[in-house]
Amino acid sequence: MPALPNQLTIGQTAVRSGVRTSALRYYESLGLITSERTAGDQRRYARETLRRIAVIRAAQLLGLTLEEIRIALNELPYARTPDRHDWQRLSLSWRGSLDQRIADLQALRDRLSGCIGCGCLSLESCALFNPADRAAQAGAGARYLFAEEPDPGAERASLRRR
Amino acid sequence: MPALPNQLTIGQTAVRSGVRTSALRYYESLGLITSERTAGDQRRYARETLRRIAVIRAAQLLGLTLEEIRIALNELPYARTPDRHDWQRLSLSWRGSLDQRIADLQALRDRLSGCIGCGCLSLESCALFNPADRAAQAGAGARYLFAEEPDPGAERASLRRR
DNA sequence: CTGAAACTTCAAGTACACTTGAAGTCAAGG
DNA sequence: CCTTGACTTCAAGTGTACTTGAAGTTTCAG
Repeated sequence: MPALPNQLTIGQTAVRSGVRTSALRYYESLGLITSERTAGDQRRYARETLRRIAVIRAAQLLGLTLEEIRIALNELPYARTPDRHDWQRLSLSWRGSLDQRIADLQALRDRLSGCIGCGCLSLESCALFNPADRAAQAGAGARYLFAEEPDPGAERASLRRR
Repeated sequence: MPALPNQLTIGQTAVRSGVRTSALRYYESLGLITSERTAGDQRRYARETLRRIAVIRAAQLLGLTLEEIRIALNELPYARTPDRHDWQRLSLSWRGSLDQRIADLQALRDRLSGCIGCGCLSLESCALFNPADRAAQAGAGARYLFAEEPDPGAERASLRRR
């Protein structure tokens, strides 16, 4: 067993990153990571790939899809090892969306708290069901719960990140 | 067109709830809502179903799966129209998990903020990669990113709600 | 050199939450 | 009564992120 030099097998990479080999192959098929091959066609990952995988998992926790992550990573300098400023830029942009998601959830919690107070969950008056108090004024009939507009298709786009 | 009495067609229900008819049929197939049928076998939803659908959508925003929601709704009093205390109990329990999710995200943001400060994203020292600073001390090799334990299968269970 | 563990590809399966399409039936205004 | 829009069922498809299995190959400690 080579003492984990610069080239890691997929199994070693899996153990050290906490990601299954099947997921690593999947990431590679999507272009999120790359590998070199041995004469026998087995993958060898560079040590740096561990950091890249960690970034991928972090970004997933932030709610990004693998495609979004791929795009973000592709914006990192090509052929140059990303430096601290590159990571900073990435982290900053991701923190923005994280802040947004937290704010969304807090707003949701506040509405829910209001409902606990009144115990109502009534369609007519409950703040949870009448998000911005705008629909309550505007609508002749339909309530669209939390959606801002009745556009089918965009309807699940707002808070879709868990 | 009957002036929206106590019985709503699936189309009327869809418009008023902001949920597609296909989704309503799907919910019904899962036992989340129920309907009566006309002589011609068309669905007729009780007005109350609108509130139930709103609760379902709210719960989805909280990150519950439809199965979890079904279970929660089934714990509501059977055959009796749920009163304000029933809703309160439900809301309270949901707020708990919402609080937890917000806390998780804030912790994640704090780690990310730390990384922005240091700009490192280094596997060796970065707080984002060494969640509790426990793995850093304990581990001989592997880092498990945010997972508390290397148990494959439970590995995506902690923060999986978006 | 050998045998077991680790690796390879590719197709198909899983889970969730729906949507779409086909083929046909029902309800109701004119 | 007729037409049109809304409804019916059921099977299959969508998208995301993987996992599993089959069948075969490579690597390396002993």
